[in-house]
Amino acid sequence: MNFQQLRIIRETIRQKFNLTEAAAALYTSQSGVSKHIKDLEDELGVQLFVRKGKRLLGLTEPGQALSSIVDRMLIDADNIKRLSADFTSTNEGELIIATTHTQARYVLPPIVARFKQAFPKVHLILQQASPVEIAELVSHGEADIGIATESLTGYPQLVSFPYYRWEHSLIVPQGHQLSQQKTITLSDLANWPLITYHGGFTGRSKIDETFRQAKLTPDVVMSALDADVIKTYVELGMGVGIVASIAFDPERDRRLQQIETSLFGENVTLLAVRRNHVLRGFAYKFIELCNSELDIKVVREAALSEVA
Amino acid sequence: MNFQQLRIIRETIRQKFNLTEAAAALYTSQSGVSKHIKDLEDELGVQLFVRKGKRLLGLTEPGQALSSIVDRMLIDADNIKRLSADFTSTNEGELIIATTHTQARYVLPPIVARFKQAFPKVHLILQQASPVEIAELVSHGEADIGIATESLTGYPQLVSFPYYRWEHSLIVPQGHQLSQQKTITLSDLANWPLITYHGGFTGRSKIDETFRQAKLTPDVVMSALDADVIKTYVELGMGVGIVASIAFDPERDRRLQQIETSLFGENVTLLAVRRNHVLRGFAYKFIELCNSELDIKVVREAALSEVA
DNA sequence: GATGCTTACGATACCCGTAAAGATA
DNA sequence: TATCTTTACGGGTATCGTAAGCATC
Repeated sequence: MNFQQLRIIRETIRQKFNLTEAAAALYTSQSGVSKHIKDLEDELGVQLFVRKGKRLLGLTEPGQALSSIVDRMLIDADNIKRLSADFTSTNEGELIIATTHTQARYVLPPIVARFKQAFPKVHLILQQASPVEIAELVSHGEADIGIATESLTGYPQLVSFPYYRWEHSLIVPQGHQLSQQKTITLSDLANWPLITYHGGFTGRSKIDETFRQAKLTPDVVMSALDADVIKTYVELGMGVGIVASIAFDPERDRRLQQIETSLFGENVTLLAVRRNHVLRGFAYKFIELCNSELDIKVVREAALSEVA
Repeated sequence: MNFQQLRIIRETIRQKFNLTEAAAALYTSQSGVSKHIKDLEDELGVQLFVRKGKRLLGLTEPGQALSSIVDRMLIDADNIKRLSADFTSTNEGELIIATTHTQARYVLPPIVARFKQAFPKVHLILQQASPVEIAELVSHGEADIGIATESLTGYPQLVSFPYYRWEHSLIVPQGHQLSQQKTITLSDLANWPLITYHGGFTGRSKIDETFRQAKLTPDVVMSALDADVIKTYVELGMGVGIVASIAFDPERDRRLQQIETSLFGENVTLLAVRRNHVLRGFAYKFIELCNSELDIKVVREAALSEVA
C-alpha cells in the first residue's frame, strides 16, 4: 500500500470510476492507474470496485468501507504538509474567510485591520455569502473559516465555535412613536409594518420563532439581506427595522434611532472550520483575534477531534 | 512521503530516539532508517528531531505536532488491512476480551456459548483483570474489547458503550435476622459487619458513596475481588454480603439468601473499544450478542468518530 | 573502546509511461 | 468505430543492505 494507490482510489471514485479521467486528474498514465488498483486489490485480497467485464461501475461493500478511511489518510497527509509548511513559512499565503454581510460590514473590520498588521504578506479574501453557502464553502475546502449566525451547525464535516453573542434591536426614524414608549411589547410591534432580514440570515429564524411562540403574526413588509438596505427603507418611513444591535452606528445613522430590546433573545454568531483539517498558523491567529478564548490549541484539537 | 518513513518516525519515537533499535524493531537496516528520516525532513523542510551532533535526543515542536497525525495515519493503514481481512476472512482469528470476574463468571457464559457456536474457528481469550488494567489493556491494543463497571470512562483513547444496568443486593445466611425485616435501611446495614468488593471493583465506589452521602460509616470487615469469595465468608457467618444481584444463584447458593434492595442505586456495566480502531467483524458480533442495540454500525461509527 | 549515526555504493525491486491487444458501448 | 481497460515490456528511479567512516559517550 502506498500513497499513490490511495490517491488513485480516491480520484477514481471522484471521477465516477473512469480510469482515464482519474489518470488525467493525477497527471499520470491510465495504465499505471489500472495497475495500481489491481495491485492494491491483490495486496488487500479484496475487490474494491464493482466491474462489468473491463468497466468499473462502482464500489463494492469493502470498497465503500475503505473509501472513508482512505479519505482521512489523504487528508492527514495534507495536514502533515500544511503543518510543516507552517513551521518553515514566512507567514505568506492565502486566507479565505466566508462570511455574511453583517460580519463583514460591522464586526470584522477592526479584526481584519489587526490581522493585516500582524501578517502583511497574507492575502486575505473575504468571501461574502449566505449562511448555507458559507457552510458549503468551508465543507468543500473552498474557504478556510466560515463565520455566520445560522446554518453552521448540523454539518458533520464542520466544527464550530461560539464567536460572540448579540441581540436584535429596533431601528426607527427619529421621533417615531415607538421611541416615546417606555416599554415595547411584541404585540406592540405586531401592529407596525416591519423590515428585517431575509429568512436564513442574521437571526431571522429567532425573530420568527419569537413571534410564533407568542402566537402573533408580524407584518413583515420587506426583508433584505443586510442591515444597510433595511436602514435605508426605515429612513423612508416604510416600517420599523429589526436589525442586529451592532449594525447601528449613531454617527452615520443620524436620521435613525436605535431602541434596545431583549424581545428576541440572544443570538450566537459561530465560527466554523473543516473537521479533520489543519489550517495554516495565521488562520488560527485570525480566529484568536476574533475571540481570544479560541486559541490555536483549542481550535486545532477540536477540529482534529481525538487523534489520541 | 511514504509509509515506511511514517513507520520509522513512529518507531524512532517509541524506541526513545535510538535509530539502531528502531531499525531492529522494523526488521530493516539502521542506515535505511537514518536516510528515511533525513529524506522526510528534507521533503517537509522541517527538522523533526532534536539532535546533538549525531545523536537524536527528542522531538522538535513540528515533530510533536506531526507525531499524533502520523500515528493516526498508521492506525488507519491498519484499519484498512483489518477491514479487508474481514471481508475475505473465513471468520478465523483471535478475539481478546478483557473483563472482570463478575462478568466472566456470571454474565458472559451464555454469550460466549452463543459466540462459539456462531464462530467456532475464532480463538476466544477471556483475560481477567481489574477495571484499571482492563482500560490499559484495551488502550494499548492488547485486548479488543473491555468490559467492566468502573474505570472505562475518562480514557480518551477508549470509546465506551452502556452494556447493561444492574443493582447490588444483600446476601445473608439462611434465616439471618435481616431476612425477617420488612424493610432494610442504610443505618440498619451500618450496624452489621459487611463483606463486599474491593475498591475499584464492581460498583464498590457506588456503595462507598451511598454510605458517605448518608453520613454513615459502614463496618466493612472484609473486601474481596469477586462474589465467590464474598459468598464463602458470608456462609461462614462473618458478615452480610453486598454483591451484584446477578452473582446470586439460588441453585448453587442454597445456604444463602438474597435480599433485593435498591439502597445503592443503579450501576452501569460498560463495554469499551479502542478509539479510531477497526475491529474484526466477529468482534462486533460479540458486542452485538452482549447488547443487541450495539450493532456493528453503531459501534464502528462511534469508534471512528467522524471520518466524514 | 563501545555505541550510535551518517555517507557511499552496488544490487534489487518498484514505479512509470509507451505501445499493443482486448473488451465494451 | 470510438472509448475504455488490461497486459506486456523497457527505462528510470527509489529502496535496501553492506560496509566504511565519523561522532558521541
